[in-house]
Amino acid sequence: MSSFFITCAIDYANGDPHLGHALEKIGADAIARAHRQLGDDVWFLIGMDEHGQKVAQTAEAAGVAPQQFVDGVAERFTAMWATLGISHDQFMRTSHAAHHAAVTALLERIFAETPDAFYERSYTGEYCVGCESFKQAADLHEGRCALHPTRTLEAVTERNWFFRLSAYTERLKAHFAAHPEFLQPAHRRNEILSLLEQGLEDISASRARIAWGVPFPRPISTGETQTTYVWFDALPNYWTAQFFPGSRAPWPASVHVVGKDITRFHTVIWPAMLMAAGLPLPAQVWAHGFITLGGERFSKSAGVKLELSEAIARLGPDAFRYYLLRDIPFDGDGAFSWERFEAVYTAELANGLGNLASRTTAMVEKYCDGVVPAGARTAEDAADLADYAEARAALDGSNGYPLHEALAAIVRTIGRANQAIQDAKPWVLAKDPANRPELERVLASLVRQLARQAVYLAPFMPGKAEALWTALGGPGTAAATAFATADALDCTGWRVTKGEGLFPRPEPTTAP
RNA sequence: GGCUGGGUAGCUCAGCCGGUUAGAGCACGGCACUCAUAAUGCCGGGGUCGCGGGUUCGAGUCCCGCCCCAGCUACCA
Repeated sequence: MSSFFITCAIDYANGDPHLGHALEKIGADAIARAHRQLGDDVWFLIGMDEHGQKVAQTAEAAGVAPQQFVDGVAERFTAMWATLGISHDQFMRTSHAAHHAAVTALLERIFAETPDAFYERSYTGEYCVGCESFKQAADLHEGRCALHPTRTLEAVTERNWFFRLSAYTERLKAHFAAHPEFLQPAHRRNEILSLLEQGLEDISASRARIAWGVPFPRPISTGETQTTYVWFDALPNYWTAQFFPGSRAPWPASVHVVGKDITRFHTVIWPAMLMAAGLPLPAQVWAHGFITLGGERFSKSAGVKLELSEAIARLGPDAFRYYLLRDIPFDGDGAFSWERFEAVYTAELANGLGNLASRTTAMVEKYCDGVVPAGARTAEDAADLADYAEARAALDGSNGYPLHEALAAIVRTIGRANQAIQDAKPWVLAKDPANRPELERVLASLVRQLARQAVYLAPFMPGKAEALWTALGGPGTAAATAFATADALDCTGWRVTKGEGLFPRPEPTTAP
């Protein structure tokens, strides 16, 4: 049993969870669950980034202390993840004392391992008093802050700790060359490679004006103690997580699941920090895409609104998970629409899998008193196994994590089963006792197909997969059944129950 | 502006190193069936493969030019 440590990017505690946050968690959860069924010893880490100027300002605006504010945000995030069935083993928060101590330890470790990694430098930037932060040229409109156009920007100089990122350009290039799997999908790797070609600039590691954060362990030459800047506070969470009480997070991580917008931080800055600290690098970074809504991108600055709880309530959390992972390519962008959601649900879940389960269990009850007969393996079994091999290849990390391809392969097995019924016509076979062996062979094959679907869909729809497994009378749980076990499954003697439909057809309500 | 990747049926996309009548799913139309959630299966209509040149016996598939779209072009977590 090999160890598999998967992480999500920690979410910034500046607002409530939205569709963009959910996509990443759902995708990573499917990967984590799949690896449990592949036989790995999985540790799944998610959490929150709770420090920084924006959080402090938002808390102040709300009239509460920063800690109190982030406590509330964290509660809403964890409640959402519970609703969606996210199976994380650890929820880390950067405001936790264990994180503070570990960040401090990491910085000291860098000072010890690479004495010249940090140095002091004066930084002069355009400072907006309204925002209480420095502005980059790109943030300016006609020389003024876009958010506070009535105020003039001040040229402010401060001394900070800087990290010698530029010194790692060659080592990073070498790492990318030696480990082509380090960053996937491939088009993201190309972007980073071109960035490395341009050469890297040093980055600041501490800030004077930010109070809400981890104190940088060494004062600057004036004696002033500054606050650790975001790179050195947030990115290390993957490593500091192991020092939380009860954690078994094994460093290095197997894969960091992150959004394409922060690929650079995870494949350049973070690895350079680890190199400076003399620590091993994560094996892989997977950059997923974004969901758009009405043509607009979901992000923290969301002008786009979609009530997550409403979307989940519409057809249930399992259907929501399925729709997102099936219809949004996990290596690129995709659009959310209520029409597509209902179309995919109706076609593939209600009419496809749900009806397949319904007609199969009905026939086993009607023709075999509900007990699955014995039956030799069929051409459908063989064809399914080829599809499941493809599904596994999309889940085991060997080609990144194109989850939509895994689901596409599973969907093919549903179509195959429905076609097999049509071809074999069990209701005709049942009329003549002479056809009994053939009837049993067909029904046994169908139950095997459904059982495998339950097992392979468990990472994507944990609730519905279990309901299907139960309806088939499978032993234990679908989630506890390894993929390899499913491939060789024999369902003889299982007792099926038809029960209610797995995926009831949606009410013909009008979508908003 | 530069770099990268794209523009193929109403929609989402496959089409590898050029080669018979350009494919899939969804949607749409017709037929069949009744085990099933008015579900399923079969058949069918539908595309000047972004535009214009070129190479070739032959080009969505290679070359050149142009138009359009997306991503990246680092201190926002």
